[in-house]
Amino acid sequence: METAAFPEEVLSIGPVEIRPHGGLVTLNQRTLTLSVREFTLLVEIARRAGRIVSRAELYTLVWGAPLRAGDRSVDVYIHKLRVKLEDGAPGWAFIHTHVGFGYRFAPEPSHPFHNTATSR
Amino acid sequence: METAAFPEEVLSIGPVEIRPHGGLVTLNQRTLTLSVREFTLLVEIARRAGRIVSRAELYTLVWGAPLRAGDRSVDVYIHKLRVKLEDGAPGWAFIHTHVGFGYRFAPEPSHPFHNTATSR
DNA sequence: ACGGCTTCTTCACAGGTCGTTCACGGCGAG
DNA sequence: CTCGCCGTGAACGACCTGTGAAGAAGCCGT
Repeated sequence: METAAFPEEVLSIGPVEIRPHGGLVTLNQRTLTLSVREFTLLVEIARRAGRIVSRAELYTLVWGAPLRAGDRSVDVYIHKLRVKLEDGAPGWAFIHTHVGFGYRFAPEPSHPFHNTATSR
Repeated sequence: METAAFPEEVLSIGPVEIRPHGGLVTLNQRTLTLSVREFTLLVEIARRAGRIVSRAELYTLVWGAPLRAGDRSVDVYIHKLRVKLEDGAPGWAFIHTHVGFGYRFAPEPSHPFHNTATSR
């Protein structure tokens, strides 16, 4: 339609599709609901898909301030994103941890050895 | 660019059918009675179906002026629309809230089973 | 002009969601 | 074993949205 006003940027990676300017994320065609923080974090790490991004960099990108020692916000939000993403696309791994370095966004089918029974 | 949208423009989404130039809305073949504001708001958000539209944008589109801080008019009318729409088509969800972003028009059957996205 | 009814705004309160911070527990390296 | 790093669930106050109601304003037929 007569939208025309924004550079319709679209990040399409694996089953994920992100519209940074539309606030929308779809997983397997299904739109998922993210909070503002979750969305911003996803956008930033997804824009750097394939590379390891440090917590400090992610924090600066999303929170707009330098990461303070002991702050675990990034970890908490990475976890929230993992839950929503993996919940919407079972069998896929999206965000990988690199101990001591940071996180890396790279949607990949997870290994088939995983027991389907999600007990806890 | 489809300049002149002739008077026969019809928005048909799910069980809803809207004639922006006819002032008519039908839900499951039955016609709905909406006030001018309700109708205009529905037309604007429906024209952007599937996308998240911010309150500011909706206000500008419908009220023709910039949204003032603290104004809840959009919320109130979204509520009125939801009541009428869901009342005329039980089991369907039409307007979805995206906290911090705005509203998204997308008629979907509200799954009674298999919980989903409603929560964070 | 006048009453009666509908529509539009604005409030106020209730209920939900979000962002931040703790706390506890598992893991792997040294 | 001890320590540092990360995963995860929960607590809480701040903020955001849902909703019923009160009043003012606008419309209409008479």
